[in-house]
Amino acid sequence: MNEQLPIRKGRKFGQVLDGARTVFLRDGFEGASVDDIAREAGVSKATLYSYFPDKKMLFVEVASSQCRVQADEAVCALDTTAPPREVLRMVAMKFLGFMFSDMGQRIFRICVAESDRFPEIGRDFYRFGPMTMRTALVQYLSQACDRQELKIDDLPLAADQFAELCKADLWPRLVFNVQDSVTEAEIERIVDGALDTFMARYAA
Amino acid sequence: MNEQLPIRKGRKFGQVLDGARTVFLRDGFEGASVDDIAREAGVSKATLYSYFPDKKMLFVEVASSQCRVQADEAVCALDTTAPPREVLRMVAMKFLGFMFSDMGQRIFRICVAESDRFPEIGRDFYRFGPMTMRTALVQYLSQACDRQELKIDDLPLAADQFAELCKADLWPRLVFNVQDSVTEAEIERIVDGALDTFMARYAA
DNA sequence: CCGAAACTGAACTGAACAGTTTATAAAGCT
DNA sequence: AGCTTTATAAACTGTTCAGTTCAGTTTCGG
Repeated sequence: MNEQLPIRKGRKFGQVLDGARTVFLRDGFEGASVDDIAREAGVSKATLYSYFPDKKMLFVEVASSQCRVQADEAVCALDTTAPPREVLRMVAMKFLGFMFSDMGQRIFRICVAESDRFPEIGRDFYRFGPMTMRTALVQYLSQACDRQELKIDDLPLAADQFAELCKADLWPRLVFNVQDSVTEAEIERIVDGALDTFMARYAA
Repeated sequence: MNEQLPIRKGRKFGQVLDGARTVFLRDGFEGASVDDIAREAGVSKATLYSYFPDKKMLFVEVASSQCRVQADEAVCALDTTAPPREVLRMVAMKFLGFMFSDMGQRIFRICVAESDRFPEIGRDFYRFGPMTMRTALVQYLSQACDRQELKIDDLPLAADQFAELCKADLWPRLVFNVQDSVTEAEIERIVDGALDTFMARYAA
């Protein structure tokens, strides 16, 4: 009724997903063995394969469910009536909080690596992650324009630009292991810079 | 005298590197089999292993040499006397030209994926790639400020922001295989948007 | 408490693949 | 020619791991 491909049959479905998430995020896609996942999930391998046709689909499910959780959480707690600068600051913080987290990093890494061989992994990640946020942001920006708080001609472009501005400097350094964690001060500098630049262009 | 770890012995060294580059860029690190590389290089597996201790070292050699090539090419003559908008447009085009190319994509993918297991790969890529461009851009922006063409307080931040702005929308879509090529019109839209936003904040 | 559906564990299959070895041959130098 | 370095092909080792099978056990609704 709700899920199609991984036809859910039984009561240990959640355990499998949890175990898979743990192991995938710890070891990556290639690095994770199905035996490990089954052990971690406290489930037999046969059970696991009764839920998912193969390892790849299991990963897709883990990654996209994780993205849904994160995206929902980010979208929910938004006071859209506050001044744009405050709303956008909150969005930025939520967004970066996930992107810069260990889990965010790992999911990103795996999706980038595998989306060559398995395009649906990348696409699902994009739709459930960045795309969700983008849509929400476009919606907010549109409202803010209606309220004359902002002045934007190309809404999707503005949303994309804001997201990109938030990643400046820190994101490449994390992704390429030049740096393995970020301080609050570093985030502060980037987000302030992003807001300044964004508002310079789009303030009403 | 020049290379230490892979003590070069014989005449087929170049062939091995070429073959390895081809196969690694085509199949990724895990995806590439040493047998394939040997076949592609027109060399026996034993010969390959006489040059390189193992697969990982072979890859490191390929990746870093490739980055050097790109870095040299990227350090191109810029007409820094033109108006900022024009200079930046040229920078953006060069930059995106590589980022959006098939090779740029593939190198990025592999570096992201493997920089977890082999941190030196990611770091080398960063230093030879993004870092080189950043340094050059900071230098130009500094000159433009001296000439009163721009007004920037945090030069590195401005450079990072510009690079990020250029990637808006298109980059995520390519990386996650939502889209497999970009049109000139799409690039035009993004670059114009990046320039508008950048200049809105930093024009003198 | 019965019977069907879900689950288990352990063994098995089959394939991929890094790295080694060996016996042989071709270059390259003097 | 004769000696050395370099290269070759092919078979081999050992391991890892996805996915299957199956005989038996647990769970749970009715």
